[in-house]
Amino acid sequence: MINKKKRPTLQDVADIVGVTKMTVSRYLRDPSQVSADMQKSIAVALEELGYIPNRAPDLLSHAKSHAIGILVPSLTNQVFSEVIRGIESITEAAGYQTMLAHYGYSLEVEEQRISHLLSYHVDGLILSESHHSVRTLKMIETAGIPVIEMMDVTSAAIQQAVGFDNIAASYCMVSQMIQRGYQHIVYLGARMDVRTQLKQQGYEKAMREHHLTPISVMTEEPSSFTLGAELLQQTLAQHQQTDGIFCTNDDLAIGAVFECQRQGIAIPDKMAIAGFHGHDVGQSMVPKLASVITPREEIGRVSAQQLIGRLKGQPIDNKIIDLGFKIQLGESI
Amino acid sequence: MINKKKRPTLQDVADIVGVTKMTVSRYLRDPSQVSADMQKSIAVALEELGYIPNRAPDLLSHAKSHAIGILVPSLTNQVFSEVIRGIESITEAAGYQTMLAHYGYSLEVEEQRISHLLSYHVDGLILSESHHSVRTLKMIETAGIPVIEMMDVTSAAIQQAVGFDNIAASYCMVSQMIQRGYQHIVYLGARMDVRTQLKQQGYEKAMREHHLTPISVMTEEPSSFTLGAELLQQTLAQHQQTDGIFCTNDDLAIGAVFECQRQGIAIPDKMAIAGFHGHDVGQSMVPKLASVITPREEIGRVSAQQLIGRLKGQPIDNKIIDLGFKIQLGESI
DNA sequence: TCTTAGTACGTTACCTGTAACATAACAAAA
DNA sequence: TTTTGTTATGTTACAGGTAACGTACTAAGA
Repeated sequence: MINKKKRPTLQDVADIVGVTKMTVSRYLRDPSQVSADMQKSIAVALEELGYIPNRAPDLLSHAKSHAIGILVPSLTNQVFSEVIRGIESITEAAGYQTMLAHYGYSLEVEEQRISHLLSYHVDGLILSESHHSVRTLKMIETAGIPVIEMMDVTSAAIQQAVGFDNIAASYCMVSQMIQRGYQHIVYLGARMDVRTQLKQQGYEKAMREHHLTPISVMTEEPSSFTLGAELLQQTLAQHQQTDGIFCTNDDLAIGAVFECQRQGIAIPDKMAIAGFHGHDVGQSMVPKLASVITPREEIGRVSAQQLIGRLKGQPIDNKIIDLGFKIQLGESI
Repeated sequence: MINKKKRPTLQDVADIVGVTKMTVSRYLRDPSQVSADMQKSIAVALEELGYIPNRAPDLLSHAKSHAIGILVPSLTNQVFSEVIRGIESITEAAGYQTMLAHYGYSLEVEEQRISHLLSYHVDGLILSESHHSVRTLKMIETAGIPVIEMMDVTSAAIQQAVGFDNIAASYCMVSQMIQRGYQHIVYLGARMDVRTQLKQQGYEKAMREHHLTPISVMTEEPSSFTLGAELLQQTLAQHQQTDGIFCTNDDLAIGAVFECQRQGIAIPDKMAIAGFHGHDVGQSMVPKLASVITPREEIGRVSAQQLIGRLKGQPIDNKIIDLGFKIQLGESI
């Protein structure tokens, strides 16, 4: 089953054709560099042997890898699938390979993943977090490659940040809810990462400015629809007056909507519910979910554009790039 | 901003400590191989320089990379996030790195991604498809590494397949719907990949066995909740009698449920709706979605276990591993 | 005192593709 | 004819960590 003889090298291909490996190497990098006859002979030999390119010598000789590393906290979180789509729409066109890794919201795992990506000599890195371990920062420094941090623009960037203002976004949405007359709005949060906390800050700011008491119901568990339902139950048990829910993401919000439907709580008459990011589910459901619409794919695109620009030698024109957000009120407020 | 001096090598570290790079190399592979004093000196120097490991020489010398490649068609599709979680729960514990790539359901992109992964000398590959390009098959052959194909077990495997029977699963679910008295069941499919077609086969088999006419409403567009709503509209316009919908996945099914809610069509009295995979959204929504529950995380776990077992020299005990499925009727049938 | 064993470290060779340079053959221009 | 340019290919050196082997030194045993 498994082929014991080692994989063919350029020399093997060259031997078949009867030239030196240099000629084959040239063909692989740009076929027009060898004569037309030679092109045919080499193509045949490559096909025959099933030659697989070998990146190792490139890496040894400090060549550009034409690969960039992407780090996201989670693949389950739909947000990052869309960010990745944005990134790859640009890298693909520019001829860059992407190396994708995820770290489950853990700084130590992030550090390990970054070490792994750097050991393969990626030309640049796109991170999703604005907070990193000391060793991570040190490695990024010695790697000497361009790095972009996505998602949030409220913290200081290592080199460059692309995203939106999580605090302002939450503040805006909660303010809108208050203006619509809701008084007892509770914040639901899961998996306490940096952005969950930033959103909480925006929420509390809006509540305090209107002399309302902020109440947060949080858990360390990873976010899910089911969890949204559970957190709503918990909230209603502890805070009977609750007439509004602002969630750290759409999953929790939708789970809360479902729970209201089960309990016969009218939305938005008896309960307002708002989510974050504006995913397809929420926008297609009944009632249409209120949500902060964030430019996820654009964040990916702009990040990739900036990184590739810098790889081509352009200077950093804008250290912090804020792509904004929109408030979608839907039918759940 | 960007560090122009090249990244430190083992030699640089060795120079600081005043030993040869071999000593540092030994320390990195197993600190106990050098004296206690030396351990301290080397640790300090490594930290000071921010040394980043370099995989290139390993790759050159045919060493095991301790990395395995994972190929999934899509990251947007929740199914594969869960499969990946299953894989990594095993690889993590076994000390293997994973290199993740996706190919948007395109055979050519898959080929390119596999070439890229193989060029980094991954020790094994986990694929999600049972159908590949000729060059893909050739490369896998010459790479001489263990390969596992996930998800479906109805086609012939290159080496080994782990999954369930898509045709049987669809057949079961549709048969149940028919038994419950639904007669005019339509199949909704998006993004025509292999599995969409297998499910259609199962659907048609069940319909024909009960002397009912199979009707499929399909599109090349990628699946989404909104698309589910659109396809339902289209179905109702073309086939007024429709009293049941069987969808290739939960997203479409949920979109269809939402559309029924908007149009005031009672579920399950006037319309039965069933999805595929049993995701959290569907299970937490009102009404609870009927769905084929598939062992997604288990598929990942078993695939990784088999692969790592083979990397350790174990023979293939079972070429086809069928992990089965369950029918969840929920409240939408 | 002389082995012997063990420890700690050094030396050498190797893995494979490519940049940089060299060369050969021929064509075109002077 | 000579020079110059062009094209197609060959030659050499190099990248960095590690296996395999070699060596120097120390300590214990005879």
